[in-house]
Amino acid sequence: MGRVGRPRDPHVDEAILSAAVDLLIEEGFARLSIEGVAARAGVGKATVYRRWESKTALVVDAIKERLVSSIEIPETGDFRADVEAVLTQILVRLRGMEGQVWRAVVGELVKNEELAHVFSQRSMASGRAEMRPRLEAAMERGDVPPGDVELLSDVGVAVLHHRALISGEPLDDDLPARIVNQFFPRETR
Amino acid sequence: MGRVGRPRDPHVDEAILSAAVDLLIEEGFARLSIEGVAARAGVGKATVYRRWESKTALVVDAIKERLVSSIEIPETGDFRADVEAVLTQILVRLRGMEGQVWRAVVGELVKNEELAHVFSQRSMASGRAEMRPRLEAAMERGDVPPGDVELLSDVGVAVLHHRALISGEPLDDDLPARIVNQFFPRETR
Amino acid sequence: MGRVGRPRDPHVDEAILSAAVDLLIEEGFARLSIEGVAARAGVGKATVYRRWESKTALVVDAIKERLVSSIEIPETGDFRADVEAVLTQILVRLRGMEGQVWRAVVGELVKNEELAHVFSQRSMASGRAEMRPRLEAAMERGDVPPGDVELLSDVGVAVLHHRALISGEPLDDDLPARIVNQFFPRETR
Amino acid sequence: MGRVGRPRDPHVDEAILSAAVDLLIEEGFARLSIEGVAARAGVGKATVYRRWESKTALVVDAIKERLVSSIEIPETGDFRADVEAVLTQILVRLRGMEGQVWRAVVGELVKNEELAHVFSQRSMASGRAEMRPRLEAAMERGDVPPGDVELLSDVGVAVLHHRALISGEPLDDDLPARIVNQFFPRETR
DNA sequence: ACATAAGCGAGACGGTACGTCTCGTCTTCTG
DNA sequence: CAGAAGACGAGACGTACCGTCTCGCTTATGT
Repeated sequence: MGRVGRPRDPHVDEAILSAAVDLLIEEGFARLSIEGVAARAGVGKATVYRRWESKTALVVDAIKERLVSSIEIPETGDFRADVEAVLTQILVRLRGMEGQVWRAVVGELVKNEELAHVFSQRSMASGRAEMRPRLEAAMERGDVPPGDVELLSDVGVAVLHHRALISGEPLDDDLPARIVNQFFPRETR
Repeated sequence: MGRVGRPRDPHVDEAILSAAVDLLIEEGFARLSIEGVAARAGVGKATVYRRWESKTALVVDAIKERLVSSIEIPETGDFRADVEAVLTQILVRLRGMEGQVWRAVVGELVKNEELAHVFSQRSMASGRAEMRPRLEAAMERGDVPPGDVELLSDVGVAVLHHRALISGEPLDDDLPARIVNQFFPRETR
Repeated sequence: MGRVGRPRDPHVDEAILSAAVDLLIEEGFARLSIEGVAARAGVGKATVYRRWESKTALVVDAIKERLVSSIEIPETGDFRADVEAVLTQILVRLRGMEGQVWRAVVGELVKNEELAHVFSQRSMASGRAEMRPRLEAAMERGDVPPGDVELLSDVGVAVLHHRALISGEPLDDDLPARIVNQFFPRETR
Repeated sequence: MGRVGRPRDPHVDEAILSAAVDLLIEEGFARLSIEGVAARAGVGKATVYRRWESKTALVVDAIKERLVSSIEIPETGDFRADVEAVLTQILVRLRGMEGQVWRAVVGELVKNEELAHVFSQRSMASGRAEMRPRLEAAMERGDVPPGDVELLSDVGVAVLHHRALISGEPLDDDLPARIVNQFFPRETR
C-alpha cells in the first residue's frame, strides 16, 4: 500500500503542544479550549482533531512531553538519597511556576476518571515502576526496614500531593527529608 | 432595618442540592449542567444562580452538606482501631457512588485556594485536629512508636486520596488495616 | 358594603406614568420593561400590575395622558385653516422630540393588533369623528368641492404618517398647506 | 486571495427564511423567537446569528424576500387602471395572511431609520419611482387633472397603510377604485 | 379602639428567550 | 491529499424580564 498524499507536518505537532502548554499555564485546564489552542497555534481545528481525539488526550500529551518527563530519577546507590531527590523535584514542581499547571492538571485528573486513568498509566506509573525494585533491593540489603512495599513506594508522593492539593499545608523545603526519615528510616538497630 | 421582600424558600435549597447530588452521581461532574439541575429540581435557572454563582460552588456545597459531614470519628480508646474505622469510612466513600462526587469536589479544591481552605477547615481539618492529640497520647502510652506527628496524622488519608484520585490503584478492603499496620505498628519490641 | 382596606395612592399612578413616558423617550418601546418602570417609579412590580394588566395597556395610557391628548382641534369657521392647523400640530409631533416616542408607539401599533385597536378607538378616532361633520358642512357650503368624505377625512393624517413612518420622505413645513391645497382646494371655478 | 473556509450553505438561508415566514404567520411577530426559528429550520442558533444580527433584521429580510418583491407593476397604457391594479395587490397583501407579517415589518421600519431608508429605497421607492413619470405623462395627456405630483404619487399607498396599520378601518374591496376616483378623477370637463 | 382588609416596596419564584461560546464534525479552497 | 479557514447542529452558559406569589409593613374604614 504505502502512504499517499502530503505527509503530516511535524512542526504542527510542536506548535499545538506549545500552544496547549501556554494556555494551560495562562488559563488553566477548564478555560482551555481546542478552539483557543488551534487559534494560538495558527492551525485549523480539524488539524488538532486529526492528531488528538479530545481535549483530554491533548492535555495529557502536552503535560507528559513538557512537564512530567522532566523529572529525573537518579541512581546513586543510596536509596534514601534517591527518594529524597525525586521528592524534592516533585515538591519544586508543585510549588513553582509549573506547579500552577500541575495543580490544574491534577485537579482535572481528580474530576476526570478517563484522564486520571490515562495519565496514571502513561506517566505516574513509570516512576513508581522504577522505584519499586530499588525499594525491594534496599530492604533486602537492610538499608531500610522491611515493610509493605506497595504502600511505601507511593507514600512520599502521596503526602506531597495531599499537602499541595487537598489539605493546603505548607510544602516546606525539609519535607522530603522528613518523609524519608519517617518512612524509610536508616536501619539502626 | 431588617429583611425586606419575600424570603427565600428553604425547600428550594433542599431541592436544588438533592438534584445536584443525584445528577452528580448519575452523570458525573463534567456532564452535570445547571440547566439540568434546575429542571430536575423543578426550579428556574435564575433561582439556582441566585444562590450559587457557579456550577463549582453548587457542587461543593452539595458535597459538603450531603457527603462529607457524614463521617463519624469513633472514640473507643484503641487508637489503631479508631484510625482504621475512620479510614474505612473514607475508603467506602471514595469507592462508592459518592466517590464520583468526591472526586469532583477535591478536583475543585485544587484550583480554588480559598475554597480549599474553607473546605479543609470545615471538613478535613476537623478530622485531623481531632486525631492528632490522640496520636500524641498513643505515642506517649507506647501504643504506637514515636515519630513525626504532623506527617503521621495525615498519612492514611493521603494514601487513600492518592490512590483514589491520582494513581488510580485499587482501593481494596484491607487497605485501612495495611495502612495502620505499616504506619502505626503495635509497639512490639 | 363599600370599599375596605387602604385606598390606592394616586401619587403612585402619577409616578408610574411619568416613569413610563421617560423610559419610552429614553429607551423606546421595545426596550421598556415593566421591571424598569417599577424601579424608576420607586414602586413594586405588583403595584404596576394591579393597575395595568400589560406593558401595552400601560404604554397606551401613558401616551394618551401625556402626548396624544395635547392636540387641540381649533374651530375658526374656516375649514381649510382648521385642517392645516391640526396637520401642523401632528407634523410638529412627528418631527419633534415627542416624535421619537410617537414613532415608537405607532411602530408598536402596527405590530400589535390589540394595541392598535385600543389606541385607534381611544385616541385617533376622536379626532376623525370631530373633523368629519365639519368636512361635510364645508362641502355643503361649497368651501371645498364634494367628494368621498371617508377618504378625505383621513387623507392628511395618512400622508403625514406615511412619510414619517414608512417612506421616509421629509416632513417639510409647507406640507400641511400643500395637502390642504391639493385635497381640499378652494372651490374656484 | 479569495474566500477561504467552508462557504455558507444557501439552503440554510432558505430554510431559515422559510421558517421565519411560517412562524411569523402562525405566531405573530411578538411570539416569534430566534430559538423557534432555528428549531423549525433544523439549524443551530449560532447559524442564524451568523447571518442576521437580530430578530428584527431577520424578519425584515424574510418579508422583503418573500412578500414585498412579489408586487407586479402593470403597464397597460391606462394610468388609472394601473394604479388601481397596484393598489389592489397591496390591499390583498395587507388584508391576507401575509398582512400580519407586513404589519410586523412596517412596525420595525418605523423605529429603525436606517432600515426604513434601505427598505424604502429597495422596495417601496421602486414602485413610487416607476409610477411618478407615468403620473406626469397622464397629467400632460389630460387623463388626470394636474396637481402636486409628489403628494399624489404616494397618496394611494398612504391611505391603504394608514387604514391597515393605524386607524384600523376596514380594507374593503372597492377601496382602490374609490381612491382612484377621488384622487385621480377622469378629466371630464 | 381596633380588628379587618387592601395597598405597598421588596424581592423570590418558575419560566422563556436572549445572544454568546465551545464542542466535535463537515466542507471548501490552497499549496 | 494535508492543512487553514471556518460553517455547521447541538446545546450549555449566565442574564434579563415576564407575570405571579409571598413577606412585613402602612393606612383607611366600619363596627
